[in-house]
Amino acid sequence: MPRPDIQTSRRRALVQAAIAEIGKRGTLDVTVGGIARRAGVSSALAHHYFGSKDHILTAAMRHILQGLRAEHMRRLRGVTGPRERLRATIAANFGGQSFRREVIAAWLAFYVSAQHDREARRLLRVYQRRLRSALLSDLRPLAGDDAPQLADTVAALIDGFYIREASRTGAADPAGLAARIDATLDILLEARA
Amino acid sequence: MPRPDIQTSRRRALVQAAIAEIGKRGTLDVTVGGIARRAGVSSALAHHYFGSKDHILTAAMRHILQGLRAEHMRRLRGVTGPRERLRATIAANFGGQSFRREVIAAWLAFYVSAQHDREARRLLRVYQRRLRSALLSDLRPLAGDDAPQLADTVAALIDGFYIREASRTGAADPAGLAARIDATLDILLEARA
DNA sequence: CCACGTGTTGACTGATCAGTCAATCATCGC
DNA sequence: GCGATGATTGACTGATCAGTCAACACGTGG
Repeated sequence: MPRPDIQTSRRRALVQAAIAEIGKRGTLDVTVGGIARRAGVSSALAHHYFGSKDHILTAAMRHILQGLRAEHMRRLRGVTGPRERLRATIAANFGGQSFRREVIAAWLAFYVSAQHDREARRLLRVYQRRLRSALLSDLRPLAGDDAPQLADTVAALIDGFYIREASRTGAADPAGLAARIDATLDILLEARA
Repeated sequence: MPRPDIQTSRRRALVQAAIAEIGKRGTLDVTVGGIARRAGVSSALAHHYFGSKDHILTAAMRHILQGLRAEHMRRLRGVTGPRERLRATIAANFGGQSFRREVIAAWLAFYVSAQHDREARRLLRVYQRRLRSALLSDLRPLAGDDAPQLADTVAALIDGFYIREASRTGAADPAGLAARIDATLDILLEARA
């Protein structure tokens, strides 16, 4: 009989350890041994649960993506107007867990691995499609035919600010970045009128 | 007596091979052997000229940075007004060699390695500082006190569009992206007036 | 208390790779 | 020609690592 509690807790611990390890090394070039050690188990167990190193890493990316999605939903709750929803969408990318050092490092590393890893590529596409469609559906009532272009621009601003942040030192100011994008969007929307 | 012609041609070939190899694999996770083979020499020779793998890779990044700088200078030649200079600065990041597949892959990979490699970090800073100061000096006459914020926004747009392009499939349209940023900047500048 | 399935591990293997070294090859000044 | 100096390599080493395997631990149902 499987023991789902142990199984899921081990998997969770390994995924967390993988993200932490990626953050510490700043690369996807981590070892199964390192991840397992950090999770307090043997490397053989990591293989037992995930089968391969790639599976651990894509599970980690999936976990980050889920966190981002959850953050987005949380911020959308109770928000109605399109402009306010856009604010929430933008803020979601700079809030919650998304701005933890190791998450940024992992995110960046996944962008790289999407170049050659099929599954990483697929997951990255999911994120991009999700972001674009969220932006688009709230921009359409505000900007009509310009919505697609505006959505691309806002998405680029989000990714651009986010990734530039990855190479900074010192304290980050996620809320400030979100506010900056927001203000820019205000100007772009107003100029259309 | 050293034979500078051979020395430089070998070094150049190895750096080109390194960029090509990074592009093919989509990672900084390339082997000295692979680079050397692509350059038509033994891996021992690569070590002879560069001392270590890291030295080859940072040389590759330096080469890309030099190419970007050269492209920038070329596009600035004969251009005088600040608005036109801004257009040239933006276009430089999307023109020349910068948009070749392997250069994009290498650029992305360097962003990652800047997380843990001191020299990569330094080089990335050089690029960022250069871009920011170029934008700033031409934005100041147009936007006064808002110039710093605008410079950050434009820089984020450049990096954002560039990096999003890295995960695309199909044909790229670098000129179109530059034009998009340009149009956005027009709106932002006008709104200030 | 036994049998069975799951959890868990240490030890091992096969492969890969960065970097070294001693030895040849080529070229140039003399 | 000849020695010196750089160019170049094949073979080697030491280390690292993903993944395997056989065995042991342990709780549960019978």
